[in-house]
Amino acid sequence: MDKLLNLKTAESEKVSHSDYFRIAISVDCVIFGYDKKELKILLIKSDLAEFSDLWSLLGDLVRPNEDLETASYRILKERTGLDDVYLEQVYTFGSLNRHPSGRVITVAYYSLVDINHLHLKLTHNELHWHRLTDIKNLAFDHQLILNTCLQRIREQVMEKPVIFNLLPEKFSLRELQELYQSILGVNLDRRNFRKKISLKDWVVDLDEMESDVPHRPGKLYKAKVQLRKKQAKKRLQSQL
Amino acid sequence: MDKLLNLKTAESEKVSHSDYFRIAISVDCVIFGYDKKELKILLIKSDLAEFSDLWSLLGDLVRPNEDLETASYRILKERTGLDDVYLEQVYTFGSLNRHPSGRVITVAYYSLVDINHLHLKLTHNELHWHRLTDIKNLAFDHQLILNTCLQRIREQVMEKPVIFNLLPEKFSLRELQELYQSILGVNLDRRNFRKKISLKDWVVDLDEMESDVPHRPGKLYKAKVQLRKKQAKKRLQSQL
DNA sequence: CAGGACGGTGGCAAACAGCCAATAAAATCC
DNA sequence: GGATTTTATTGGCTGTTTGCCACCGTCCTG
Repeated sequence: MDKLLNLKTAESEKVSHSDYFRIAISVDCVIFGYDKKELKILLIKSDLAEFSDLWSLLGDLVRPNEDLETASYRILKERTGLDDVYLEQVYTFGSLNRHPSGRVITVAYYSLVDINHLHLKLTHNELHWHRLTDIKNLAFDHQLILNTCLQRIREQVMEKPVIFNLLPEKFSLRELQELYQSILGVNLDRRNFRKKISLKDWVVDLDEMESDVPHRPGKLYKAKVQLRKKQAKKRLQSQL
Repeated sequence: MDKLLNLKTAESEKVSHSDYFRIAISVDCVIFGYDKKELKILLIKSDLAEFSDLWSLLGDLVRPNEDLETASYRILKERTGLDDVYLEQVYTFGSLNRHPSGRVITVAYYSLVDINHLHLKLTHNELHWHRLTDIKNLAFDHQLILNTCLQRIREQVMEKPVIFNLLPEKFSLRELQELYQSILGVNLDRRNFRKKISLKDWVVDLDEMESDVPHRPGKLYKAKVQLRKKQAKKRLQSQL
C-alpha cells in the first residue's frame, strides 16, 4: 500500500509530511561495451570532492516529470548520443550513507551498446571506456552496483538474445564466442558453442564472409531478433 | 554518477534543486503464504478514495532515516508481527501516474511467511489472505507488481531453497510437492519430484512420521538451511 | 475386514552436455 | 609459388539429466 494522505503512523512517530520528500532518487547506468576482445564499462570522473580521482557510473537524479526508464534513456542519450539501446533495470540501492551529500536512492540499469558504432562526446567531460578487469575503486557504492549488474548479465546472456547489442550488425561466430567468453570469464569449447547457438535459433546466416582478416575468413551472421528499446517496453507490458 | 551539488544541467533546463525532492519513495511487499494447498497473498483494503473497495499490497513510504530493507522489515513487523522472514527485492516501479496523489516510486519486495505460524492483528485494519487465483483488480499498479514478484519467485524456487519459508518446520514430501505445484501452477510427477529434491540436498530426514492424517503417514523432513533475514543480508554483502 | 488414500520405490528411453581431432581455406612470409 | 600459420568447419562417443511409467505396502475409516 502506498500512502501519501494517510500519515497517522508517521505522525505518531514524529515524522512530518515534508520529511518524506527529503529523499532524492537517481538512476545509474552500467554501460557495457565490447572492443578488442574485452568487455568494457563506460565511466566518468566523479564530480564530488569526496571522490576526487575516482571513477563512477553514469547517472543523474530523476526529474519529477520523468519515469525511471525515461531518465535512463535520457542519460544514455546525453552521454552516448544513442537512443535505441538495450536497457534493463537490475536492482535498487538505498543504504543510508551511500551518498555523502545526502539521502539518494538509486535504481541501477544495465545497458549494452555497440562500442564501435557510437561516437562519444569525450571532449569536455572525462568519460572513458575501462576494461572490466582494470576497474578497482569506484566512487559511491558503484563497485557493488557494477558487480550486481555483471552478475545479472551473466545470468541472462544464455537465456535471452541480449548479447547482440554489444556487437556490430554483422559478426562471425568466433567473435560471438569470444564475447561470451569475455562476459562469462571462461573458455568455451568451439564445437559445443556452435551447436548450442544454432539450437537457440538466435542468428541468421548472411551468406557473406569476413574480409580484412589475416586468416581464413569465417561466415558472417546477424541477430535474428534484436532486443532493443521498443521490444523491452513491450516485454514489460506483457507481464500484465 | 549521482549529483546533488552539481546541478548545472538541471538548472539550464529550469528544474530547481527543490524539485528533486518532490518524489516520494515507498516499498510494497508481496507477502506470500501457503495454506489449504493454495498460495495466498496478504492484502489490505486500500485507504485511498480513488481505490475504494480495492485491495492493495502492504506498503508504506520510506522514512528518511531508514534504508529500503529496514522499511520492508518494519512493514512486515507492523502487519504480521514477524521479523525473521525471508525478503527479497524484486523490481522498482516508477511510472509517472502510478499513484493518484502524487509522484511515488515504489520498490517491490516479496516475502515468504509460514501462514500458520503467525497471528495477524486482523482486528481494526482490513487485512486478509487472498487466494492467488481469486485476485483480480488491485489498487494502483499492484497487479503488475504482484505478477512481477510471482514470476520472480517461480524463477527462484528451483534454484534456491527459499520455499521452506512457506512451510511449518516439519513437513512431508507430499506437502512440499503440493506447494511447488501451487507456485508453479503445474502438476509434478511424484517420483521425479522426490528424486530431484533428494539431489538438491535441501532437506533432512527427521525420522518422524506424520500424525493425524487420514491415510498412511509419510516421513517428516525439515529444511537443511533456512534462508532468512540474516542469511539474506550476508548473501548481498558477499557480492562485494 | 474391505476399500480408499497415500507412501515409497526403479528402470527405460530420449534429450542434452561435455569432450575430443582431422581436414580445408585463406593469408603471410620467404 | 611453396611452406607456414591461422582459423573455419564439421560429428560421434559418453556420461548425465529429464520425462515417463506401475506396483505393492501401510495406515485409516467405516
